Amino acid sequence: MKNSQNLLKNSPLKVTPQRLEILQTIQKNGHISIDDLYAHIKEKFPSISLATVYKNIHTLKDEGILLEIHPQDAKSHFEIKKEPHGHFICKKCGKIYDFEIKTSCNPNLSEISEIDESEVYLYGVCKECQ
Amino acid sequence: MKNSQNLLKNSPLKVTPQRLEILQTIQKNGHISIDDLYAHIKEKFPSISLATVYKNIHTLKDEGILLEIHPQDAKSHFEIKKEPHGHFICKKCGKIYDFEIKTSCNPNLSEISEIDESEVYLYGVCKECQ
DNA sequence: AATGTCAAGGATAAAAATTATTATTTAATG
DNA sequence: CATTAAATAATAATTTTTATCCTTGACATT
Repeated sequence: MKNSQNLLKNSPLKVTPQRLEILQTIQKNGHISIDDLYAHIKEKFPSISLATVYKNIHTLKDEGILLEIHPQDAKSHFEIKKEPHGHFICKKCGKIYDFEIKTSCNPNLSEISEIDESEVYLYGVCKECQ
Repeated sequence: MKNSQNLLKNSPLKVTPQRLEILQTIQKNGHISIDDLYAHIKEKFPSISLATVYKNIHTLKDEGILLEIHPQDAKSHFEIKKEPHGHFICKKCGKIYDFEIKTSCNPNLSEISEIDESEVYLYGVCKECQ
């Protein structure tokens, strides 16, 4: 688990307390929505602006530090970018779980085009909610 | 390819000209955003309200007639629900292509939970744009 | 065909979400 | 520490989506 400071140091972005807190909050939660992120950050930086959160999220996304997740029936969530993986989303509690994708058996997709990125979402009810 | 009228007749929803036009437009385009849909519909029904389009899209989605697609960096698109399949999204022209998912080789995912639904997105540059 | 009922449409307002603007502050650099 | 570019906060503006209210239309039954 890379620490937040290095993520920023290895980018052209400046290291600011707000950014560190944003990254640490995301890292701690795994995946988080803008709203929840804002609520958390506000505890430490009561004066932070929602616009700052939005701007930073997008800046960090553009830098390839963050990744956006689009669950059905929920707002976008964000996570620290790491190895490619899938997301399982619980329809009851909304929790998002990562899972490994075994690429050992590739369906023949390359005929369509070169693939740069991929997203895989699975939906169901997680063990805790069953 | 089911016709739009039957899709509605097999649901508790009433068959209205606006709904037929919405479904036919989606069917003709394969995948479409709310904006584009609204623009198309307006040609035939100049008086239609954007709110009506929103309302119908969500009603049809709730009935399981439509499916929402969430491309990275683009607004939601909608399609007629059919057999499960993946989506390839061209990063240049934004066009969305369907592709078949071969389920013959299943990675061991069931340990997480029962899977109800899934979404698979691939991103790259399509042949036309290369 | 006429009628009654309930859902759907249109217009608009309201709410929610996102982005833009500007002045001020702060991080990084020499 | 002084300079410069970038980030923040505050606010306004814009965009997107949903809710409300009233009218109209679909459709089953007569």
